[in-house]
Amino acid sequence: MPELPEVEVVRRGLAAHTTGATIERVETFGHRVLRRHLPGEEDFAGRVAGRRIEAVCRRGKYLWLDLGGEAVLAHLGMSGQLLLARPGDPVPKHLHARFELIDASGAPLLVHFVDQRTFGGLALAGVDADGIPDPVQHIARDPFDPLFDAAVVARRITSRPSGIKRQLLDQTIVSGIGNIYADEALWRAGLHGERRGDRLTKPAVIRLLGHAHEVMADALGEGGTSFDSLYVNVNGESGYFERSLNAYGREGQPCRRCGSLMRREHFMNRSSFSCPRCQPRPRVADGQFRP
DNA sequence: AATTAGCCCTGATTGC
DNA sequence: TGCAATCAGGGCTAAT
Repeated sequence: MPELPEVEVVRRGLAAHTTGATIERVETFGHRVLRRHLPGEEDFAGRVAGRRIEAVCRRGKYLWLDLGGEAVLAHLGMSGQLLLARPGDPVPKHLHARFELIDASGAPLLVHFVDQRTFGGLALAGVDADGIPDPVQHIARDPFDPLFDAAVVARRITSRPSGIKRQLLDQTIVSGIGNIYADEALWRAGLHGERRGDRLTKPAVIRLLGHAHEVMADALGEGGTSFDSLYVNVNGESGYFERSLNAYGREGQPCRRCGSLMRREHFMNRSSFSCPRCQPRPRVADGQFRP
């Protein structure tokens, strides 16, 4: 996280302010931010300077500035932010990169990449004929993609014995879903995350994917989820979807559907929140038994 | 081939 | 009060 809705909030903000802008100069701070740009910071700065931002794009949780033939690729990791600023504004804490732009109206504009935990990063990458950057090739289409095909994804999910939450979080199966929205989609669908994919029907998985799409669309409508004030739009503002969460973080609170007390389980080194009544555990857990 | 452990990192929170 | 342990966890890599 930030997951798809939070990244889309950022994409929209960047698109509104930087489409058609020219990158005059870029400065990076520290070695972490460009660790995936193997040629290094001088190469990055040299190749980005003077380029025009044609569009701002996203797939799953990846975001990129389309420079025409190449892209400045960004991943926010757990705590990354892209913030707009004006020259003279105070320097934010945990600043890892600063893009100096001249926007489409000719005004100077700064884009700051801020990241407390430094799991995020930037890179300059080539793109394919569809404009998808090379490092994003292995990322599956997300539910917001016009070419996302729920039937195809459901066929794949129902062909595997892996647990359904594991598969929802697998960005090579469907992208954009992280721990929060996986739990929310499973709650809406009334499924426990350890239900095996191959023991669910295809229509049930298609419904689950529909719930995932719907809950992320709802969150986007609220400006995203602001769980720990690290998820903000390009103006540093938080969204309001946290109020609407039905599962994530609600351990011990009554299920909003049946009133049972929500439980918390540890799974894949992270917390899973679910309703013990609406989302009963499978009798045989994922992977424990194979006929 | 699929799955899992380990790693990266800082700040808020909890425990002694 | 102070210090240490714990937790948050996406995505990649190495190991199984």
